Order: sequence, then structure tokens, then C-alpha cells
Amino acid sequence: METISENQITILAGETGSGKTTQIPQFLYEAGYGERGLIGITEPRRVAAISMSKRVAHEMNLPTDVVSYLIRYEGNVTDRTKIKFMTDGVLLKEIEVDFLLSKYSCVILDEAHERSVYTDILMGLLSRIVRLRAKRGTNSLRLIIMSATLRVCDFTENRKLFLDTPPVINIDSRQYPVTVHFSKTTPADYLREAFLKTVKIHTRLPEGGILIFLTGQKEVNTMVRKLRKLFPPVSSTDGTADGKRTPDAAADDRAEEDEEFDNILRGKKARKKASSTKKRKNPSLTIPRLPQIDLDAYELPHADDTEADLHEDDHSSDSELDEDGLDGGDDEANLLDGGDLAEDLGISQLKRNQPLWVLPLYSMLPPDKQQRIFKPPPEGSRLCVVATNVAETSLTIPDIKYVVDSGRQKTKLYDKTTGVTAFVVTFTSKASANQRAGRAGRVAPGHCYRLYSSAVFNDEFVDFAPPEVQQKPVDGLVLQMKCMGIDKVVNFPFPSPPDREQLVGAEQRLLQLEALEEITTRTTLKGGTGESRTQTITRVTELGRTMAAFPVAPRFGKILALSHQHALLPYAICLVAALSVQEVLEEVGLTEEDTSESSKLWRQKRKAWAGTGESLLLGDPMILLKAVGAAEHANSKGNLEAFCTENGIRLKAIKEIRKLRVQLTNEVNANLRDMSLTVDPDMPPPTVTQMRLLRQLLLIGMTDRIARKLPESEIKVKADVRRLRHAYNLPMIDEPVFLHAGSVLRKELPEWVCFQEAFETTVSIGEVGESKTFIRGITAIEPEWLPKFVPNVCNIVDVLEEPQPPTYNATNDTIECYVKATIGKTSWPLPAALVEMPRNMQRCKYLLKFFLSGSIFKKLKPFRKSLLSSPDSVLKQYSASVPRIDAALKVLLANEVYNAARFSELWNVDSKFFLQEYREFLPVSCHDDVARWWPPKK
DNA sequence: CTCTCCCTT
Repeated sequence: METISENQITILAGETGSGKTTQIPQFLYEAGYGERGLIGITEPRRVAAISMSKRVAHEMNLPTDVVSYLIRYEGNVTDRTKIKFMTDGVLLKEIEVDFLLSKYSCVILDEAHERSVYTDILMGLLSRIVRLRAKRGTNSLRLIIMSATLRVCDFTENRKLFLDTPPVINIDSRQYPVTVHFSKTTPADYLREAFLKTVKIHTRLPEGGILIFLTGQKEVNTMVRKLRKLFPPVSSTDGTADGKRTPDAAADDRAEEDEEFDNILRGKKARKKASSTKKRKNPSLTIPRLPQIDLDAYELPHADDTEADLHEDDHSSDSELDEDGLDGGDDEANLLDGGDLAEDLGISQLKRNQPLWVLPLYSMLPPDKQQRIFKPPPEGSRLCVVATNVAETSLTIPDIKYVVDSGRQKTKLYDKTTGVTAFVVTFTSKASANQRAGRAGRVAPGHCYRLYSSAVFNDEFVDFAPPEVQQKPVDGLVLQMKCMGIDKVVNFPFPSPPDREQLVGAEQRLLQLEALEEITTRTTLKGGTGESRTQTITRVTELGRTMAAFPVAPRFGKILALSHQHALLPYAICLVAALSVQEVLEEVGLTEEDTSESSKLWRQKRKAWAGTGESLLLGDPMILLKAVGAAEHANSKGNLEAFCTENGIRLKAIKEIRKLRVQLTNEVNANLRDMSLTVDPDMPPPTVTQMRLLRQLLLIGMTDRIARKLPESEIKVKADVRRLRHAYNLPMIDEPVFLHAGSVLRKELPEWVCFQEAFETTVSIGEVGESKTFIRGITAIEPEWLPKFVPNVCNIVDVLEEPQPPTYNATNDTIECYVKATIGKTSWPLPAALVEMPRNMQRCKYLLKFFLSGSIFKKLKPFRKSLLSSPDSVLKQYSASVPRIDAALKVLLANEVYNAARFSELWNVDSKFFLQEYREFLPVSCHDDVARWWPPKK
């Protein structure tokens, strides 16, 4: 507390489990920080904010209106709140309203080592806010950064972030020691290794839960199935492993399990035979093959370092090993290779073992199934959790003694220039590996088995995963920062700055969306030479501010900002909410046949939901609208859960969508007067007109996600015809892309589409893997919409006089014209379309024409017959050599006059604006008359 | 004829 009171910023270093999150707020409260303002603590996850607030309230024996939490959709904060736990994004939103955070006496950034985008930004902002508050003197702010020990140098060694290195206080960890065991080698087939290691631990090592880290949901499910077959679960009071299994089914499983295990043994023999015959018969056929992950062909292990581990446990004089009859010196390879007798022995050996209680764990698993890891396993069973990265930080499983770490994780990567995403399995970082190991030492000393060598760990594992802000597009973040008045995002004191390319890309996309505009300023250089330098910066537009007010991605913010017509808002809100929530619909027919019946049904339902005509053209987003509508209807009848399971809809997603609809509806009501929208659980389906408008709105949001069907005439090589028959092209990428098979428009193959996501994946074609790019979330669009609704991504080649010459539209105060336009770097032609004329020299010419003819300001009509140059002559090629025309155009262009409104603006500043230029078009006799009428606005 | 780690306003 002394250090904190004497320093503006303090760094607290301690591992998870050191109790700092619960202790420090209490110390601060007791030291009186609660009387000078709020004590705020940010967490990167909602659950953490809620559970920490409850725990601290309990420990301090204070009510929850004093120790409270605030997350996106809910909270229990009151006027009496002194300690406030919140998600990091919530505090960032508060800074937008109150930059100095004047309500707070102290802010704690918890889990700073996780380097979440919002925590990073908060750190940058708070480093400055603390200084500003100190300058004001009266009510200084304390900042405490809590981080895992290893990563504090990220913050202390950053000169831009903190002027003086803040003091670092180390807190002792409460962890028990974990013995780490590396493998001698690093096999590519980590699934197989994980399986074998788990079998060994379970059959040979003392009791204690096992936690296996794999990369994805599919892997987890396969592993769970394999382990359950080998070690069948026993019934418990609250049902068996999957909660539904009957004793009969369990018996069937046991029969299968025998077969399974036989296969494991035979697998080895069969393969040996195959390889030896191959060698004899055809020695040249030794094509190297990519390692195939095949859990059905497991063989039992070759020599590895588990022997050493066993010896280690031998020394700890555990009697279980002897009971098993497999003492440390026994070579299992011998045992299992030694003929049928040994084979039987091996099987019975495993059968006599205690049951294994195998549970899957991944983020998308329904919450009730996730909860099972917290319940004790059935009496006499050993707990074994097969998990993805959720178990690394988000969920802590009790009673884990053994961790099996594949050393891999799946990461989503974004192509900086194309925006194409890909999921890639990579080695984790050293920090992650240590975090995973730590999960074995929460209740007692534990062991971590790493399925990779120490050499690979040292040489190939990076120290830390790159911070999130360097991994993801920063569009939303840039917009949010610009709204806070940070014009030069490059200069922001990021703990780790996003790379230049990423920032430039984000600005470009925001310019396309018209959330930002370019401002060119001219500054005269010092030195009296009169030299000047132009500088272009981007700044938020009015539209940009409206977009940013909505807590969704900028593209979706724009859709909402433009939906204030034709009673579209309820649909736009529902659509944006559904598109913002990930994984609403469960995948259909993707995995094995076990779900074929229900998945066939789901597919039919979705096809029916898609409808025909405009509805079908709205495509996959239409399915979402219908799914949400139907789910809410089912909910009002009280059978939401059944409806979700029947239709392959994620219950959690539906609940999230509902909350988001409420939040967005409130935001709309707050910003638009005369709006009192409600969330209607029985929203009627959109009309045909509304569906068409929704397609246009989607296109406007998806400016950078447009694709065109590759015409067959453009397929040059005959051999490619089959491969490229259903291919699409993106405007800026050469590689073909394909409609994802899950899309309802899959068979329709519309000429032009916009999409929600493009991702690359490796598809196995025969024996080899080939990378292929798919687009999903498809909506059909009409090409003539492109120049009209997304002019910023089109190239306008020519203004057309046919079918109709350009006209002045008085209602919108714009000039409209038909244009010939193209899109993409290879200039795909677009049909002629009626658009607002681009704001350039040509626009000025037409404006001048309409100005002279009196179509813009009626008061000038009487002068028309006296004009010395006709309105149409302005458009002629020779006009540049007519001085009065040339002079007028130069003035208009220099002052960016493209419509009547701009004239009015300028007349407010200078009422004589354009008077002289106009008089040049008239004989001297009219000049006095004109001056009397000037300015000619109403 | 086919994907998906984890989070957040």
C-alpha cells in the first residue's frame, strides 16, 4: 500500500492463484480509496468480473451494491458502489464519456499479461490520464497493473508508455510445484501421443485428475470417444457419461471396446507387415507421406521417457504400480508384442483398471455440459478432461494432477491485405505451455507431460503469443480512438503498436465506409521562405460518430445508421445482432453419420426458411432472421430449448442475440427522437421491399466483401473448366474462391454476391492437401447497385448522356447521372447505373450549367436569356479557353462547391461569393440588377 | 460437397 500511495503507477507481478485479484481491492478499500472515489478493476472476461465481485463481496462481508460488477448487458452497480469489477471494454466506453475517469480514485488492470486489445488500449490511455489527473492536483488517480511475472518487461521496458519505469512488486505464488516431463522427440501425430500418454498415466500412475490440451472441438470429441471406449465409464447417481446411456448401450460399448483395443494391437502388426512386403516387392515405392492423423490405427508405444517418469514414481514408493503387475522396469513393448498370451494380458490389464470419467471441454460446448467438469466424478473413477484452450485461462478445473500438453493450439489468422482468414495449428508459446503446466498444481504437487522435446520447446516456441492488437484487424478500434479525438493513431502509446499495414488497411476500409474523411491541411514551414507542406489526416465524419455509437463492428454500425426508413430498423437490428454473434447455427452434415438424421432435417428446415424470390436472394442472412424469429416465437410459447435442439440452433447464441437486440434498440431510441422501438418477439417477416432494401444495406456494409461469379468464357485453360466452373472472383485477389457448401445459395450461383467472411482451408484431394478459399454468409446483389451504393470501391469510367443526360435533383440537392463503371483491379464492367455524380471537375461543370440555367436558384432564371455563354457551352471541350467559364470553374472547384448547400454555406461567410464570376456571364447593363438580387438563395 | 481457438463494447 505504501508503494501504491507513493507512486502514480504500480505494477504487481504474480502468477494466477496468488490471490492478488481478490486481495488488492480489499487493501485499497481499507486504505480509504473507496471514500475518494470508485475502485475499478477490469477483467478481460465477463464471467471473471461477475465471480470476482461476488467473491470479494463475500470475503469483505459487504453487500453487492457496494462491491458490484458491470458487464455488457448487466450489472449491479449502485450509487453506493465502492468497488466495481467490470470487463475492460466497459471501462473503455466510459472513457469516451468521461475522459479523466473522474469518478475513480484507482483503476486496476487485471490479467494485463493476456494483452487483450482493450487492456492494451486502456494501458495507453491511463498512462496519460494519470498524468493529467496529477497535473490537476486535487484528485489524483492511481493505476495498478497486474500481470504474470514473466511479462512485466513488456510494460517496464516501454519508454513511450511510461516516462519513468513504475515500481514492480512481486507476489509469491501459491501454486504447488509441477514436475515437467519433456518427450525425447516431437512426433507430428500429437493426437496419438496424447492418447498413449493418457493410457499410461491412467493405468500406471496414482490417482488424480488428468487434463489433456488439444487444439479443437473435433479433436476433443474424437479423443473423448476413444478414451471412453477403452475405459468405459460406470454409472453414477446422476447418470452416465453422456447422461442418456442405458446399461444396454454401455454393454454394447464394451463389446466394441474389445474390438477397438484389438485393432490397436493389430494396427501395429498389420502395418509392420504392410511395410515389410512393400519393401520386398517394390523398393522404389517409398513416397514420403504426410503424417495422417488417424485415431483408428493406434499402435502401442515405442520407447519413450515415460519409463523415467515411472521410476520417479517408483521412488515415491507408490504401491499401485506393483498391484498392476507392471513395475517400472517392465518393457511394455515386449509385453504387447509377445504373442496372443501377452495380448490378452494387456487387455485384461487395462480392464481391471479403475474407470475413467472422460469429459470434453471447449467453448462452444453447451454450458450445462461444461458444468460437468466441476462436479466430482463417480465414486472410484478418475477424472479426465479433454480440453481446448478454454482450460488454459477461462475455466479452472478442480483436482487436476496430470496435464498432457500437445503443445499445439489453433489460431485464427487474418491476411492483412485481403482479409481472408485461416485457422492454423501452431506450437503454443512458452508462456502458454507454462500456464498449461500450472493447471496441474492447483491442489497438490502435479506432473505435466509435454508431447514435444525440450529442444523444440527452447528453439521453436516463441516466448509469448503476439498481443491480440497485432493479430486482428483494428477497424473498430481505430474508429473508437478517432471518436475520442486521437487523430494520429500511429502516435498512440500502445504497449505494442499494431503494424503500419494493419492501421493503413483499417483507415482505408473506414474511408470506404465513409466513417472517416481525408482532411488536407497546408502548413507554412518556418524560415520565412514561404514554402508550405500539405498534410493529409483522416478524421471521423458525422456518420462515423453515429456508427461508433453502436457497440458492433463499424460495417454493422453503418447498416444501422442507414436503416431509418421503410420501418427497416427492427429487421436491421435483428440482422446485425445475429451477424455479430458467432456460430448461431450448428453445422450441417459436416461430421460423421451419427447426426445424419437430424442434420438432414436441419438442412431441409433451412432450405424452407430461405424461401424463394427476394427472400432467397437475401440468402444466408435470411436464414438467420428466420431462425431468430422462430426461436423467439418458440420462446414465447415456453419451448425455446426444445426448438433449438430440433433445429440445430445454439441456445446461448439466441440468448446473446436477444440481449444485443435490446441493447441496439435502446441505442436507437436514445439517438433518434420520436423513436420508441421495442423488441417484438413476434416480428412479422419482412416484406418483399424490405428484403430488397436489406440486401442493399448489407452490400453497403460489406463494401470490401463483394464477389463475382467467374464467367466460363474467362476460363482460359480447358483443364481448369471443371475446377473453376463454380468459382467466384474477389475484386482485388487473383485466386478463385468458392461458395461454402453450407450456404443456401450454394446451388443458385448468383452472378454477384456479398459475403460475411472469406476463409482459407486445406481440403484433401485424394492424398494431397490443397488450400482452397471459401466465402460464407452469402447474399445475392444486383450489379447496378454497385456504383450507386458503394461508389468508393468502383471506378467510374464515364458519365453517360444516355438513357438520360445528367439532371439536378432538387430534393436531394445533388446531380444525378448514368455512369459507365467498373470494379476490381481487372476492371470488370458494370451495367449503366444512375448515381450521384462524383465530386470532381466534371461535377463543377454540370453544377455551373444548372446554376446558369436557373434550375438551382430560381431567382437567376430571369437572367438566363441575357447570358453571354449558354449553360450548355460550359460542357464543351473549348470551355477551358473561354475566360469567364474557366474562372468560374476554378472558383467552384477550389471551394469544393458541388451543390446548392455549399453555396449557402459560403454565402454565410461572404455574401459576395461568386458574384463577380457570375457577372462575367452577363452584359454590364445587368450588373447592378444582379448585385441587388445577390445572394440568390431563398 | 464443407470450417471454427478464445474473447469483448
